[in-house]
Amino acid sequence: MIQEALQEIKRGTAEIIDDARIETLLKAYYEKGTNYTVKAGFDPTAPDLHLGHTVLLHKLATFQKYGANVQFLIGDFTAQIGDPTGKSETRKKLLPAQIAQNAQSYKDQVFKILDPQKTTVVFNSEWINALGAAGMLELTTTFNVARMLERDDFEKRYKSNISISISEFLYPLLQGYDSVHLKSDVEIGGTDQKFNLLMGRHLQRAYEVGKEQAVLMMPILEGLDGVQKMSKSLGNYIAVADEPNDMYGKILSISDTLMWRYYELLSSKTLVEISALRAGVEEGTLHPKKVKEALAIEITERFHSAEQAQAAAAEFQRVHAQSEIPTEMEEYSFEGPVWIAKLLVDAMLSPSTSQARRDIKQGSVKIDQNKLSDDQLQLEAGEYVLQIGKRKFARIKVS
RNA sequence: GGUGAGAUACUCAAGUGGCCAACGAGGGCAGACUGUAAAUCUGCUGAUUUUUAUCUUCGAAGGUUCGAAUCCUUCUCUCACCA
Repeated sequence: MIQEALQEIKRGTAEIIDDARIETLLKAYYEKGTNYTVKAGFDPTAPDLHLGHTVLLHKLATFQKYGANVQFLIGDFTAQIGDPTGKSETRKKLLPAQIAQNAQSYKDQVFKILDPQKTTVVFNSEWINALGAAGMLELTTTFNVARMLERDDFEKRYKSNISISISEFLYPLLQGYDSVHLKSDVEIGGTDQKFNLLMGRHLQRAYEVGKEQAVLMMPILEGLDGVQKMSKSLGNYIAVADEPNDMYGKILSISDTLMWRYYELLSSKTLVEISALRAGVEEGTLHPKKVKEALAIEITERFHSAEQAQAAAAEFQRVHAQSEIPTEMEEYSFEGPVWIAKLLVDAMLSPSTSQARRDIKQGSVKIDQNKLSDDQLQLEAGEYVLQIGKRKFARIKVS
């Protein structure tokens, strides 16, 4: 039992520090029913989550399954500093109203994965503000500059003479202090958070909390292309808020290799179930597409509902396997007669008339399922379904 | 502060007076084949109903020239070496 829990917890992780401690916590849970706490920090900005973010949430949910209470920390104080990780721009201070709104938006999205009964949402401004100047000073005495500079990006910036603000030194300290205040047993984060996560251990020792948190780091999830990390700016993401049809379709379009990765990091299936699927595919008794469909349904269901997921699957089947037109699509009305290329642009199917004409010449534009070859076509009054490629549709009314 | 090299489309990268909307590669889009997978093959990839044309684009602004990504001047930025 403990072994199984441990395996699920270790699943997909990039690195674990002090896994003996995690084992101890699990043992205590199974033998005495003692709960423990797992902390994870989130930025109060950008509550626009995609599946990459949910990898962490998922791990939290796994912990909940095995006896953990989750401390869902919203870093409203630390956000004012701006984590020096990566791009270092001083952040705008968020208004309390905005933070509250973002926090709410987090809750809406996050509880699709986390168990609200076992989750406490906390804001770190609460105890950091209470720390006061004296407390802050005390905090800074626990660490020294030389060790702070060991942090990768500090070191790089220091060596290449890029400025490091003193306030940035406070970021890891404060994040670590959060663990002191919350007396966390485990903290999880991305691999890029290693230094900050370890700071929690250091400070818990310095403040004599009586324990040192175990640290668990999750890898960065690859985006739809399977190579680069999932991110909004790269456009290779699946948003938590995506429509069921989009979500389903996007998952089905990932490669077979990437599918296993998504299974590992995103699915609620157990490792045993997953290796059974994998074996089935390798032996040829199971079609990889079936396996991918199951994943698409599972994920779509999680963020929407079972009915919506089934509907998305049925719709997908209709549109792509039987090449029928989708049941729902954008509708536009125009005064006719209209030149087809212009229409494609106005219906948001094409970025420019030049592109539209190229697409027509290549035979990727269809009107009412019929391939169009004449790029000079003028559409007379009537209703049409326009299509570019396999994915872009629009219903057009010309009057 | 000094010297040298450089800045070209989404990215890398060729091009050193007209044949340049600009080689090539990657990426992206589309077509064939498929399972909206992978691999492979093919086409496209600044804009515009003047489409064997026109307009805008090669860090910025001026200039030379019939003609400039390419030559000249100034400026901005990046890198390398020296101090």
